[in-house]
Amino acid sequence: MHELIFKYLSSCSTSSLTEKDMELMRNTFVSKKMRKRQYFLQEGDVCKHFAFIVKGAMRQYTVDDKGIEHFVQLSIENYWAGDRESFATFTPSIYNIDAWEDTELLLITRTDFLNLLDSIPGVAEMVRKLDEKDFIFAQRRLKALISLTAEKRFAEFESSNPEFNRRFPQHIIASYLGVTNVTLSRVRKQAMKKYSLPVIS
Amino acid sequence: MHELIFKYLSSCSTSSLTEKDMELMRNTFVSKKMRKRQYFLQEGDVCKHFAFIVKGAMRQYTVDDKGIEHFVQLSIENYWAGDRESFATFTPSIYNIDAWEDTELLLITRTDFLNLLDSIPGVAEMVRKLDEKDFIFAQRRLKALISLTAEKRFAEFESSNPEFNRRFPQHIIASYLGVTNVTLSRVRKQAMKKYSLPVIS
DNA sequence: CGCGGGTTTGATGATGCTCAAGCCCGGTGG
DNA sequence: CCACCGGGCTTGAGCATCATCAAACCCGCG
Repeated sequence: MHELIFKYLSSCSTSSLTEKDMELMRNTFVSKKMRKRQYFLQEGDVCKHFAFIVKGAMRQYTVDDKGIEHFVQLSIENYWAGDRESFATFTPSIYNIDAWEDTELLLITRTDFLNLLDSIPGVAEMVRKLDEKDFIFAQRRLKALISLTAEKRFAEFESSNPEFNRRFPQHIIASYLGVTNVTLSRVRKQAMKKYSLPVIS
Repeated sequence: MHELIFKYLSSCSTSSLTEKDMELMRNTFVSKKMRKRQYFLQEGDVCKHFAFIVKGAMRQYTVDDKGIEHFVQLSIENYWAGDRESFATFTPSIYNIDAWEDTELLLITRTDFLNLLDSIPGVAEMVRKLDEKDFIFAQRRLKALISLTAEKRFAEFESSNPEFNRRFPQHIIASYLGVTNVTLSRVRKQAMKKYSLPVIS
C-alpha cells in the first residue's frame, strides 16, 4: 500500500529514504478506500487530511448559485487531492472533493505533514518541487484562460494532459476549461474537421 | 537596501536570522534599480534571476499573435517577480516582465537560491509558506475565471486586491481579469449604478 | 498648445451560453 | 432477449455576454 508513495518520493528527491523514514511514513499515512462518487470533502467542512492517490481519480469543484459544478482540479494516481487553502488555514472549504473512480488514498493530517517536513529531508525536497510544479501548472492554466479561445485551450489541454482527457468525461473537462459541455462538443467537432484527424477514443 | 527583505523574512518565519545569515544574504542578493517600462525579462530569454521587490511595481505578461498583452502576474513591493518556470527549468521564457513604476529589486540566481534554502532555515520556511500562499491565490483566480462573470471577477478583485487596483491602470487590471479594457469600463459603470457607490479613485 | 496614454461610449459582430430535443450506449430488470 | 432507463454527447435555435473597431474625451506634461 505505502510502496507507491515511497517510489514517488524517491523519484522526485535526491536523498533516499532510510528504513526509519519509511517506518515513520507507514505510521503517519493512513490508507483509505473510496467508492466512485463518495465525498472526500464537502463545502463548509475543514479539510483535515491531504491525500496521496495510490489508485483512482478525484475531482475538486465548486457549485455556483445555479447549481452548476465548476471543476478547479482533477487528479489521478501519483498526484495529491485536498483543498490546500482549508488544509493550511483550518477554515471551512468552499470546495467539494469526491472520487470519480473507485480510489485508494493515503491520508495525512496537517500536524503530521508539518512534522514529516522537518524530520525527513526527502519529503521537504519533494514538497518544494511539487509546489514549484503545481504553481507553474496553475500559471499555465491561468495564462490559457485569460489569453486563449476555448478551441486553443482544449487543444493545449488535449496535448498536454492526454491521461486526464481519457479518464474524465467531456463535460468535466469542459468545466475545467471554463466552458460548457455543449461548447466543448462543438469545439471538438470543429477541430476534427480542421485537421481531419478523428480524436482517438 | 537589504533591510526590507530581512524584515519580510522575519515576518513570515518563526526562526530568526543570525548575523551570519544576514551577512550571507547581503552577499547573495544583488540590488538593482529599474526605470518604468524597463524590461526585467523578455520572451525567449532564460530567467536567470528571481527578484524581491523592495519598492515599485512589476508586470508579467504574454503577447499573443495579434500583439495583445495578457497580464498573468502583477507584483509590488514585498512580493516577488520572475518567471518560475524558466527560472526552475532553465528554458526560454514565454513571458515578458517589466517595471510599471521605477523599481528597486534584490536579485538572486537559481544556484544561490538553492544554496540559501539549504543554509538558512528561515528561508526554507519562508519559501514553503510563500509557495503555499501563491498556490492558494492562483487557485482562487482559476476558480474565478472558470466560474464567475466579468462583473463578479472584478468585484472580487477590487475587494481583495485594493492595492493592485490603485497602482495599475484599468486596462492592465482588465487583461489580468481576462477581459478587455472596454468591457471592464462598462462593468464598472454598471457596478457603480447598481450600488450607487462611486469607486474611490 | 499639442501630444500621448488612458478611459469612455456607441455600433456591430463573434463567441459561447441556455434551453430543449434527440441520439448513443451500457446496465438493469422483466 | 428486449424494453427501458440514465448518463453522456450532439445538434439546432435564439440569446447574452463580451470583443472589436472607431471616435471622442480627459488630463498631465513637455
